[in-house]
Amino acid sequence: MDKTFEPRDVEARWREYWEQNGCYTPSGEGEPYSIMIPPPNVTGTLHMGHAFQHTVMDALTRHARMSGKDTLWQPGTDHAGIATQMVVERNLKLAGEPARLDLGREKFVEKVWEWKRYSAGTIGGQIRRMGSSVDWSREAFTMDPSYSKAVIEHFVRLYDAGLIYRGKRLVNWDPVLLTAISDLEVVSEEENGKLWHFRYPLANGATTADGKDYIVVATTRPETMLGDTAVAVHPEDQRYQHLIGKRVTLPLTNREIPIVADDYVDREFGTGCVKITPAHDFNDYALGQRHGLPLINIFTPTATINDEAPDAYRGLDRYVARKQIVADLDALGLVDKIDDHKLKVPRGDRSGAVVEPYLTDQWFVDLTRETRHDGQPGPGGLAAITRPAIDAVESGRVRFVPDNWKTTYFQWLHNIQDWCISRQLWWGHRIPAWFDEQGDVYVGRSEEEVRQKYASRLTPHASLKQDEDVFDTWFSSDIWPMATLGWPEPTAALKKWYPSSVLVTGFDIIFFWVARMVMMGQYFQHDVPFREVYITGLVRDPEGNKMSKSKGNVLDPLDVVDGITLEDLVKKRTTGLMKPETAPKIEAKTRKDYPNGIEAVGVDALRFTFAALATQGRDIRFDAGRAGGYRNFCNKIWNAARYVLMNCEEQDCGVDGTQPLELSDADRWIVSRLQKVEAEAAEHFATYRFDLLSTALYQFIWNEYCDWYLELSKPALQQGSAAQQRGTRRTLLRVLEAALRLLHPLMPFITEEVWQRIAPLAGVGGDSIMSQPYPQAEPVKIDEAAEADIEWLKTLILGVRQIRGEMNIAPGKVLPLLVQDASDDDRARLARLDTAIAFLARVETPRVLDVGEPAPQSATALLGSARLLVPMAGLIDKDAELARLAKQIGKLEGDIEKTQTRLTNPNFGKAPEAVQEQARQHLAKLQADLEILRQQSAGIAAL
RNA sequence: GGGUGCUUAGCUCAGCUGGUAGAGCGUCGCCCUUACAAGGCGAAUGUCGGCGGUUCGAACCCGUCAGCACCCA
Repeated sequence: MDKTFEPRDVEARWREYWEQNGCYTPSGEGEPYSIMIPPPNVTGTLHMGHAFQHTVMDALTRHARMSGKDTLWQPGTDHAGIATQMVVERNLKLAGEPARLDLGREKFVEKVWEWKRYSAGTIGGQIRRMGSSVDWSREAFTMDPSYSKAVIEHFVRLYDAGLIYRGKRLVNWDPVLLTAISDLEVVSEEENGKLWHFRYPLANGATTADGKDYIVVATTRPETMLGDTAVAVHPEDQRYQHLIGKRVTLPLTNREIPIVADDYVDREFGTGCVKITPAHDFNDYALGQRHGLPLINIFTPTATINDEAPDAYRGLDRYVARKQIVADLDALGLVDKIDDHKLKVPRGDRSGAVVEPYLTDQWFVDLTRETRHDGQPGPGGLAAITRPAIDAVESGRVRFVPDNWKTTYFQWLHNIQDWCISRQLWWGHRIPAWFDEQGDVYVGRSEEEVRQKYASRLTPHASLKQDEDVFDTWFSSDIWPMATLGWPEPTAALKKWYPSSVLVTGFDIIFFWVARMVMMGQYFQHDVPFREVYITGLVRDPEGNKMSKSKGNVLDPLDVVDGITLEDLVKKRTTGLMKPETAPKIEAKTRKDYPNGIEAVGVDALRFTFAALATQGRDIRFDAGRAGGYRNFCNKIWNAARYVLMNCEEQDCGVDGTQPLELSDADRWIVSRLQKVEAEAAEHFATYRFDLLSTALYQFIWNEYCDWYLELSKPALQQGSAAQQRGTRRTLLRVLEAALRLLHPLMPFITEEVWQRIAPLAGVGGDSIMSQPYPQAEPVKIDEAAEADIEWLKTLILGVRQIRGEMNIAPGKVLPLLVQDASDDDRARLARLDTAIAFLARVETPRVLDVGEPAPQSATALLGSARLLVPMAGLIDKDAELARLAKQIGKLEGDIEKTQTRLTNPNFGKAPEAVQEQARQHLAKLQADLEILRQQSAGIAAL
């Protein structure tokens, strides 16, 4: 074996072996366990967040597989309508090719398919490199023929059940992408704007209370005034009560519109008079419905002014029109004042364009009605879809981990709106709805089916035209756990792996996806889509910012695996930017965050880092230094294995059980410790605490197995009897072999590589560590006596080391050691562990002082009630030892004071007796220790 | 406006049902000791955001204030 662990070729070898030998496919035996991958978008490459979640899923998958379950982790990708369409459009532009509209639908969609093949290939490659043990034979894509069929099917069934309707409603309209988007795809942020106050003249000679012939309305969007159909005031507002029912003349259009009363109006805001534009504002729309106001749409789809408006404004962009309108009103003397104002501006999350509330025909899933929207008998969406989704979590059939996230889930579902599922895009599942020449709509799985189904209403040769629109991607992916298993067919796979065991995803898509899968699973399968939802944090950059391409702070997980120079990283982050002018800023930040680039750590170390960072918080700052630390951990494991192999290969390791074999205290200690770690690991898997799992394993392997057990094995192997050597070799091998299996779900590659060499020596057969059982604690192997012995031994050795370290005595120098006030136990242990003591403490055989025997002046360390003495003659500087003792005395004095305050508190008597007793004993021990150290100090000072 | 989190060692974070604070990285000494210098051995470091309360006892429970973050409207 090489002296250092070189991950690259090890990884390549095993991932090929595993995949080709079917290690990733379900065994067909045992209790089913399944995870459906949250399908990454085919827009590009996987980022750190994916790598993180895939690490978690793979750990769960490998653990389940090793635990004997019939385990399926199913991969796949999502077509991601808008996002992918945008990427392809941008690529066409960069390549100087014809734009989407010039290509036409069919050719453009072909281009998207080309891109999809490329992107899915990249993603698949990344998943493979990370060692993710997905069953590639079941790979799915949301636009696969069978999946598409399922999407259509679920739409038609919902429609036939009266749970989907088509309607003219205000939707969030993206005037750049020219499509409706859902509420969730709109991001509102506070921006600086203005609040314009306009005078609307009162009609028919009415006047305000203070005699003015106009009222003042305030607006943040002057251009919408062209579509105003009312002015609203609060019904109890004294200032305007007499004007309710009167009319104003809308300037520039000269329409007369009513003044209505509605308690939606905030009397404190602006003047208390609100202009109402029902066709261009959600609140105004609702108000308009209440008051039966007409809707006047004044925009074209690209948000220019349409022909409903006066000639002067037609064809103007909304912001040009705004300027013009303000200028014109000003010329008429109708601008009262203009204030600076902060307002929430809604923008499309993909395009960044200001979204326009816009009146269009769209398809909606009913999620809010008790009964069917069409008046037919049967439940509406609230009863049929929303409530069962709430119940699934309330009843505990779906469990969130951490539990708190259910609050977020409930909050959304309790305030839910109907879901607009149509998108004016070309990339996606085309809506299976056909229009006849009268504009009547017919829904079915195909045109033929529609003609059959609606034969009574359609003449045989009526011309039918399919809806041009496609579904919202989330409406396609809400059946992911079912459709990828074959739904609507009752396949064996569906029967076996639905519901899936757990969904691993980020909190950012609880609404988008998690809730909607629960809805559809409940509705169609009458069962939840997954039993647990493990919500991960979001991976952020070192400053805590969300990683995004536009911020230029993304990391490719493979760049952490393989390493990357600073210059390459800068180049990668600053090329192909949407806004090239941000490059200098991105470059500066990159140089600050990664001044030396990123050193290669390998897949195992990166995975282990993710596991260690998987705390219950919602932000995960990626720390490259930590990954480096875990690369060192890999190397530690590697070298421990080298040591074990060097000492066990071609040796009698006692595995066949034919030769006599003796287990030392150290052997029984490490075996005992192993049981406890195994129990911990089981607990941490059950509770999804990968952070605790990783630290437990790290501590055991490094701080117990390597730091102590391997060191203790050295004297045993050098000086022990044949039976003792066999016992030690067998323990070295068995514990390492078990530790590798414990670690395998987190670090698949190095554990496989090492296991292949260790397992045969440990007497374990099998082709791959992947198919070995996950270690389980055996309580009978817990040996508290051995643990106590080794704890005692560690105290002794640490005592000597501390003296050595602080007195600057060379590590190699063999010291004399005296033990004073040794108990019988101490004497027994000194005798039993003598070789270990001599070897690890580098001391001569310790001599126990008889009672009353005078001791030479020595440096002292405490060992229980006994004390260790290292004679100072010729070794130790008097002042140095005094200083050392003074430090320890100071510490003890502090502790004693604290404990005494506690004990002397008159109310401490109320504490449980055990606690009181513990405190008293603690104090007694501290005082005894202090006394010893004081005497010691005085003795030395007197020299 | 409603909701959810966070504030612990220089940095990133653990701390399970309340019993005198831990890890990794970093820092400071000493060591190339035959598994490992990507290492070993030793050391230093915190009024656990502020205040108040409950309790024999609070990083942990309650209240309040401050700062930060996110989600929904």
